[in-house]
Amino acid sequence: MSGGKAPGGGRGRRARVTLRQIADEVGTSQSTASRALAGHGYVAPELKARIEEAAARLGYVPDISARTLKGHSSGLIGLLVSDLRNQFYAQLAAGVEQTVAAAGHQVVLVDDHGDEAEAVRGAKAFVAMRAAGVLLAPVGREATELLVGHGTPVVEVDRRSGVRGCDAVIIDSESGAREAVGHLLALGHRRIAVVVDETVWDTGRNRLKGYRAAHRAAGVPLARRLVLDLGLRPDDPRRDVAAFLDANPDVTAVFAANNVMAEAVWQELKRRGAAVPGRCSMVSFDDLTWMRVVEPGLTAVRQPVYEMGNRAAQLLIERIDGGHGRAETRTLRPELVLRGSTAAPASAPGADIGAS
Amino acid sequence: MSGGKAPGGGRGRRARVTLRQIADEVGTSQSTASRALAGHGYVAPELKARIEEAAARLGYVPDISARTLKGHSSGLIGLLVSDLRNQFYAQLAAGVEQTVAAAGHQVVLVDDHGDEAEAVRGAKAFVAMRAAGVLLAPVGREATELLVGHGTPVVEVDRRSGVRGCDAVIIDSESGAREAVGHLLALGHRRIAVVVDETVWDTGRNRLKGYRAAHRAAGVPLARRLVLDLGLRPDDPRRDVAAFLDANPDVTAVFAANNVMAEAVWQELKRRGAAVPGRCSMVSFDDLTWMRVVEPGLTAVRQPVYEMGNRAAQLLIERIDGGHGRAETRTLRPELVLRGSTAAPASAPGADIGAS
DNA sequence: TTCCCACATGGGATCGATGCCATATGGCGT
DNA sequence: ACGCCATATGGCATCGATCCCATGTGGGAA
Repeated sequence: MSGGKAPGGGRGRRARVTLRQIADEVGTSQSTASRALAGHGYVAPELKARIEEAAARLGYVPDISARTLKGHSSGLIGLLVSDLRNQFYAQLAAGVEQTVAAAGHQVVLVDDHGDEAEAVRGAKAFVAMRAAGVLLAPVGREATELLVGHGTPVVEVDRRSGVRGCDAVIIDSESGAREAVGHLLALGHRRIAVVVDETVWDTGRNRLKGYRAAHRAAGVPLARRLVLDLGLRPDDPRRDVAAFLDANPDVTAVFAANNVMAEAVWQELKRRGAAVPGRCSMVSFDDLTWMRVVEPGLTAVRQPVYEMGNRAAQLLIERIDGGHGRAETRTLRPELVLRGSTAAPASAPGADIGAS
Repeated sequence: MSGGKAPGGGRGRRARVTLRQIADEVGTSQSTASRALAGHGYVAPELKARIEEAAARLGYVPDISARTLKGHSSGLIGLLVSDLRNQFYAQLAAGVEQTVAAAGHQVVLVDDHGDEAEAVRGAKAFVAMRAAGVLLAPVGREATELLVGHGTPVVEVDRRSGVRGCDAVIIDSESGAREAVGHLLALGHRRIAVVVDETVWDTGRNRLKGYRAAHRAAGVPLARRLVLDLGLRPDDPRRDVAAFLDANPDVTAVFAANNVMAEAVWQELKRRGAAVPGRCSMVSFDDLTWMRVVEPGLTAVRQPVYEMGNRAAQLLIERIDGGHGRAETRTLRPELVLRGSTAAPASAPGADIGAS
């Protein structure tokens, strides 16, 4: 509290402050200075106080690389996501950061843009920096395998690559999808489209599975033509949705498998002036800000994304300091939030949403 | 390719692979192995090939801490933002990450939640890890001073703390606000409210300044009662907006100084069934997804946030590898995007938006 | 008095990559 | 025959914190 000026005082300050300099300043050895500042072993209280004072006065900040080199692990935690511009991943990153920071570690962030080669490069960087652990939303097996092979603790988030030896925290896509589609079926819809952009990861696959399961449970036959799979990173999903609706003008409801698809569907329905839910109901998997702000609000499967980030980071940290039990997968339950975009289908059979 | 198996092969792999082991494997020295892999100095081509093969075969990944310890700087770049859950900062982070990754560095992400003490802790961590440079949206002077004092290159983003010796990339808040409010004035509005949540940083301050400048330019008198300042991190901004509208039922347009305020204003206008723009026009500073999705679309000042992240990272990297010129501030121009939420005020004088 | 132990401090090896410097060889010019 | 330089390789100090071990001191018990 008293004299502790802001270290550096804005001056040139070329010389880095090391333990050595603290020791010289006080007239003791590095060993003792180290013990004093670390709080281990014996140091006379008076000397310890002088060392701490000198450290504060000179603005000493220990060098993490030196510590890491000796101790075999930096405090850094890697986080690999697929698209930070997507609110989903941003929320996830925020949740992770919060827990990691609370535990006194830092997050190293890498965005692989859904590209496995970039993911592998990120994983290599994590190994190189001796990251204490890594959290990732896998885009393939390779990155996870590389990390696990190097003995780095890994927790997968949102999806699983299937690599053995790593924990995972995921959201139950199948039951969320089943509930959402079940809701539409219960309202009386019989021609429900599903729009996905990937079925290579277990998220997309399981949402599709849930869609089918709901149909089976309701005894409603499935039609392959009602499944619109745009493939990863489509150029202009809205246009694809438009073409699909032209080809299938009889659909009365759409289930969008993620927030990107939901936006495309919503925009296209608005563009062609199709009343929601009058002519066409819709449900989104993943609930973003805009979905509760638009008129009518979108019925959506809310995923506890931020919490998923918290939990995953928590699990990783437990694994890092000592947990050697079996790898486990924790599953979070999503929640269907009913809003205005879903209603019973129009009774008039002629009212379809095809192009004018 | 040929034999290059996935390193580690999933087995236990206890022993870390170091340069030493590569050297032993090939029957040469660390020095030579280092030169071979780094590409500096003399190494016989045949020997170099054998060393590279051994490195690949054993899955050698150089230890960054050792390199950092020797070289005085890690390749890490710190990024300090105020709230990752806010799309604005998420976009910013995405832009930064992209440029940083392209330059072969990594981003260390810290979210200070707008709290200066946390920002200082983050800054200390950056110094400790010998970050090559730091990007931050300042929440005070202290973090920047600490970093600059330790000789770490700093680029401030979105706001400036006023600390000398660091670059900055910002968006011209004042002119953006002037344009937005000028647009409302040109439409004939004379009682335009402005809603801000901070005037302590230069963003909020300059947006308010732009609001005033537009009024002066149009010769419209300012009324203090039309300025709603909620202060940082208000509990329930929507309620505050409601109280404000009750107290000032004669406003015909609202200028929201950022995306959080815009959401509160929008929600409240919708809640009380006030037609937009029929009874009340509105403009947002900052343009998010939902603003173009709602009906009618929100007129907004679009900020090139992602690009700001790119540019800031670019500037920092230039500064890191050698740029020793004077600190500079680059200013990006925002752009007013006209959508449906702004129109001429209702001619009927009695039509106000007070509580029912 | 002697021994032991708690207390206290310093010496120095260690982590792994880097890069300077010493050493060594062979070819070529004078 | 001598020297020089390009080529090639290894030895070793270095970066800074940590921690084991050696050393040293004083007090209390036997």
